[in-house]
Amino acid sequence: MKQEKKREEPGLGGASLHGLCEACEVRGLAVCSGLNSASLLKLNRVTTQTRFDEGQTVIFEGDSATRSFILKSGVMRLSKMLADGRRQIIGFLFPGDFLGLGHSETYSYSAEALTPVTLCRIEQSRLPQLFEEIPGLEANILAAASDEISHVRQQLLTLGRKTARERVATFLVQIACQAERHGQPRSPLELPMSRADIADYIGLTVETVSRTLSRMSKDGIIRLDTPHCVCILAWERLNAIAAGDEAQA
Amino acid sequence: MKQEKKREEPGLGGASLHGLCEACEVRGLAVCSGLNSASLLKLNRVTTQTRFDEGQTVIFEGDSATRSFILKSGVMRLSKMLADGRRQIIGFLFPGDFLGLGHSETYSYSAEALTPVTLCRIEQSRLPQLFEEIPGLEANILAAASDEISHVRQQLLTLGRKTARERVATFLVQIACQAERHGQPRSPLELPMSRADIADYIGLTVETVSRTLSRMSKDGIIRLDTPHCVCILAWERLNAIAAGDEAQA
DNA sequence: CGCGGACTTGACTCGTTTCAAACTCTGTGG
DNA sequence: CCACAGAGTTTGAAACGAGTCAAGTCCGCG
Repeated sequence: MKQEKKREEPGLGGASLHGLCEACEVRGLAVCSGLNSASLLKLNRVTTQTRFDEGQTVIFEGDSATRSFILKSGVMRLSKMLADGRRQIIGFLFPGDFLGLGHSETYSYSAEALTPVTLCRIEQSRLPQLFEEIPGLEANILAAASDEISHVRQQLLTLGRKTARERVATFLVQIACQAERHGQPRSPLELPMSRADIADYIGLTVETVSRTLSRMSKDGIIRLDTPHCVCILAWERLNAIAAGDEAQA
Repeated sequence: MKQEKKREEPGLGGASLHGLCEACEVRGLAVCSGLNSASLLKLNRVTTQTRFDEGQTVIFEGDSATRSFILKSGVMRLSKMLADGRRQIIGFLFPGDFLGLGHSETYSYSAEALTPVTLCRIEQSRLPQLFEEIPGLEANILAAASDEISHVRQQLLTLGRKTARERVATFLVQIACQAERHGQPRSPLELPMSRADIADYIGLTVETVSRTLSRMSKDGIIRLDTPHCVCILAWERLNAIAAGDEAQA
């Protein structure tokens, strides 16, 4: 139903130009952080660097699950679909994030590139042996899994119990914190995803997201410079709304 | 805000009556499955058997996180609260389930006993060493974490994109499958939780849950023998509704 | 027997969705 | 250089599904 071409550039395969783990741009952020040089060399031998264009699908929901990835650059979205086309985005991936948790035989979600992305690929079948050879790797992945669990549970609270205004505020706070973690300012905030993606992430419609952002803008909480660039004018207030703590006027 | 007494019966502590891992009733189900005798003995030394009455809180959201548990018998609910009292139940725990994923410094949710429960307790601080000493334990916990991630993501789809009818159907299917996994029939289905718990789990109100169950009963999909005992009369149809595949009449 | 809590049912309200149209970019081709 | 097309976004009006408020029922239990 989506475009199927899954081009991988062979020129970037193996231990080429940026394929060296030692020199990896997300070393401090990803599940390979904290590993020693010997471990990184071992890892280097079993990983492949790949690249996808904006809009391409890296993982198809329902395909048999054979690979995991680490996102090195760009932004991705993970989503699940119902038969009639209703879509739920279960998360966005940013550089350093691990893509490969929460599935067994088949992938239980799709993963698409929101921007051009570079990925570090590893065959799942190699993981058990790597866990033995590389001390700390399994623990890092477990830690990543634990983080993911608490994040998704937080999202359950958002989807199950928050109003549209609270959901949008929660989303903005999340993206802002994400930017901050990556050393960027949280105020002129870049939103790499469309309104439709935002809507499908927080369980609303495009129209409601748009209306809610407009109203927040009128309220002086944010300023919409362009549809994809938001200035947060009242951080504390935004947080209060996200937490459900606003004495709504 | 809830009752605070956290009674633990000293009579069940340590390696007493049912404290032996070898003889544990959930050995095949829990994260300790597949471990050898030597490992079980090691585990035995660092675990404590505890018991809580119905309604008691085992873990308080916000408390500093020092312990993990394995649920040996009974049913629990995990929940998160907003400041104004809105509640989201993020999951129910059944025998064999691991309680201790998805938190770091502090517990990010509360855990309460829905029925009298028995638990196997372990200090989190011991886990790193245990992972070294007991081969397979960390992998089992990672597998449990992975299962939890995919379950919670499934729940995101339910909360974000399904109608009330679909949510209730999804819930019933989940509980039925849960019963099946524990060797019970899935049709005369025991619901150990209240309507309020169901509502807070699937993001609805008590009234909507009640109305929806009534309507399903009228439609001949289920029969409500008592409020807590449901017969599933049309399993395929229930599944179709849960999947969003019903050409609703 | 009567109280209280859990559940069910009904009538009405309201927030979000739906449907529809207008606006705003950005890229393209005349 | 500007008109145009198309996708994404915003805005408006109306419809609807779930929430709210309020009764009423069904139990179990003191």
